[in-house]
Amino acid sequence: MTRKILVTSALPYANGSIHLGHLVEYIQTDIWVRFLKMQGHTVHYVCADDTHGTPIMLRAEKEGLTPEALIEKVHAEHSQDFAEFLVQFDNYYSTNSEENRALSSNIYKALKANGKIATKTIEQYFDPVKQMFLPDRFIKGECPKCHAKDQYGDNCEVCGATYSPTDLIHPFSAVSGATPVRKETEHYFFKLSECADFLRDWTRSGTLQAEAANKMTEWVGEAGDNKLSDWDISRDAPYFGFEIPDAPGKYFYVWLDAPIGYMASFKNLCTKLGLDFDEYWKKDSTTELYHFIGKDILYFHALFWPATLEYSGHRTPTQVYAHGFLTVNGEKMSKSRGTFITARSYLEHVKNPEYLRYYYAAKLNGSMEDIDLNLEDFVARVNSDLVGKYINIASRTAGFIAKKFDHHMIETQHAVIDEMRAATDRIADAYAARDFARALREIMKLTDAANAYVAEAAPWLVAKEEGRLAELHRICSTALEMFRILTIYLKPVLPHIATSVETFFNVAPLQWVDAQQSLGQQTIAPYHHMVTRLDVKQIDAMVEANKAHLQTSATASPALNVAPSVVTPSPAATDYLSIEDFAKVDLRIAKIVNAQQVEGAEKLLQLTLDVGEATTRNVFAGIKSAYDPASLIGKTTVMVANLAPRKMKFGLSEGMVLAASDDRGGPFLLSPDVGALPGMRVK
RNA sequence: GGUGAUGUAGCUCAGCUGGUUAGAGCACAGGAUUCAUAAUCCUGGGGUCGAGGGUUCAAGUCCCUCUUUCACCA
Repeated sequence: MTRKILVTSALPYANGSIHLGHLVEYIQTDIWVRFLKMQGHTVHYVCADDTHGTPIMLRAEKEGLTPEALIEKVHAEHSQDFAEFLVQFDNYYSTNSEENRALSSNIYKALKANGKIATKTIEQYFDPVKQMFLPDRFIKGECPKCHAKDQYGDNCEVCGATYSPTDLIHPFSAVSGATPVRKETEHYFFKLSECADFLRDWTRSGTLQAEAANKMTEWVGEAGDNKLSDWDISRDAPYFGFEIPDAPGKYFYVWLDAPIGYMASFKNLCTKLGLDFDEYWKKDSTTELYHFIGKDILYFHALFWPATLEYSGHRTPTQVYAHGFLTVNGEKMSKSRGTFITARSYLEHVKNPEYLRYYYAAKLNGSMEDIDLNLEDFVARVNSDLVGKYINIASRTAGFIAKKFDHHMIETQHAVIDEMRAATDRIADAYAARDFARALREIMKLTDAANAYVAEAAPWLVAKEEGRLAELHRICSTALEMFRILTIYLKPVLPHIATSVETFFNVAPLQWVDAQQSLGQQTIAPYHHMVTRLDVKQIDAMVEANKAHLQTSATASPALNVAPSVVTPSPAATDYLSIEDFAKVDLRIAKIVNAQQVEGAEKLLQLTLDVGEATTRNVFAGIKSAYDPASLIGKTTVMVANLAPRKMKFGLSEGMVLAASDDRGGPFLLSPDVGALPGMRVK
């Protein structure tokens, strides 16, 4: 039976570039959608840029653009990134659209008619210079608990305490630096507290993964509990968003209209394709609706969103699928380590998006666990599985078919082929359950079987013996048939390679059922390499480039949430440094591979340092008075590796070595204990 | 701080409702092979399953305490 399915990925915020963390979700969803489409179902995959809110407004202002111009620019970038990663949306739209305005208004009106909207006067911090109310993230101050300075308005990054902005000591606006004043304002609320019974049922009815449902009980509580409070859905002007229909000067909070953006994007698609919007969104719809999200926004998709839909007369999601976060080399993505990798940067250095699609697929298992992109493992895995095993089957047999049999394949049969066909449901079930890791394990087991078959049949020996031409023909055709079936199973993950394979076999786009029919007699095209090996150097260059990018951009454009012109009181000597701030300093063991005098410099020596990178660093150090260059060569010391490079009269200095001194003497270079190797992080 | 997840060979991961000597891929070692972008095939070494307690005839798998990492707290 053909199912009618609507699938979404979370909307990326139009405030920054797509990075490898984002891509986990889009690649996961895209693979799932492509699989369902290959099975013949009617699937619509929609997404959009999330464009509203204070951060967008402020960033546009800073860049001297209108918010509309900013989001248009970002939309073009995002669309390009997704297209190149082969993420095939049926529609990629924007939340700043007329469809979304109309839908948001209508849903609000329906909620209001249903008695689910209330107003309440609240007191909030107001920036008297900027003349605007401040979101929590734009207020900074001293933590009321541990007294760490310069903490955000909602929680302390040093001690982990959570509080409200009004608890901060000496608060200041991160926008203007001014001291905010408390001011009363009327806000609109969605009466979520009245939705507890519905949500309790909904979150436990199999719409969420088990671990997500567990998490939800924390919020929803047991029957009789009164844990849910009403949800503040309005913001005061100035705000970039939709004005609330019957409330001039009040705007919908971005999280109200963002998920409605799923509907709006689909509505826009309906207009293009002539589809029936209501069939998918009406209350008793028999179509299916799936949302793929990151575990961080489960809250919005498992509480606010279903409640919004339910009480505005719409259907609720069939399932919400949450995935974990991406770590790189086992750690959080880090700009200083060069592992905060943008989609663009990956494409520039590694080029082939299917490597990443394959690696992510090999890690994704449908749970909320984080997945790790281990760069060394990435290279090994992709080269071994994709090139060494899978593509190799065609590469090692296609030549015989071309040369000896004029590109003609014959009908074949073999136990391994039967085994491959028999595996079809197991693999399909794994894909359907979003356990791509299991699907690929099954597929690679079959790929190993195919290579073992070729090794056993030894076509290169058969080719040398007379009178065994028919046997050679059979062996190579069999191997290619295996290759074709494996391609079908891999196609959701590797759509581009699959296209090349379709061209090679001269066949129409492969569908899932095609695995069951044999290709038979077929004239095939000459074989060309479809995937090349990935070189570690490409990865190293990518990581380096992301570090370099940080260094140049760090000074050029301070992060948005750091006040551009704030006068933060300079820390007194007794002030503490947070561990996060300390971690920003990339201290590393460096080996002095060369040291020499600098002509014309009174105090400097020129050092060539090995810090475990592909190339050495050049550093000018003011230690001439205390050290003879020759005595330094071979020593290890400690350097600041992420100091912005500085152009000096004698050349570029790419870091700083550490030395101690005061009026009693020095400088004395630091040296690590025996065993420390170049490149090790000092922390 | 509270809550939910998480910690299994050097690396990345499987291990269903507790049940024979804990598995795979990569990496490593030995052998075979040369059709294939040194790819492939066969064989092998390697783990007190985060720590400590407990339940059980039997625990990686259940319970408790501690701990690692991640996320959320409108």
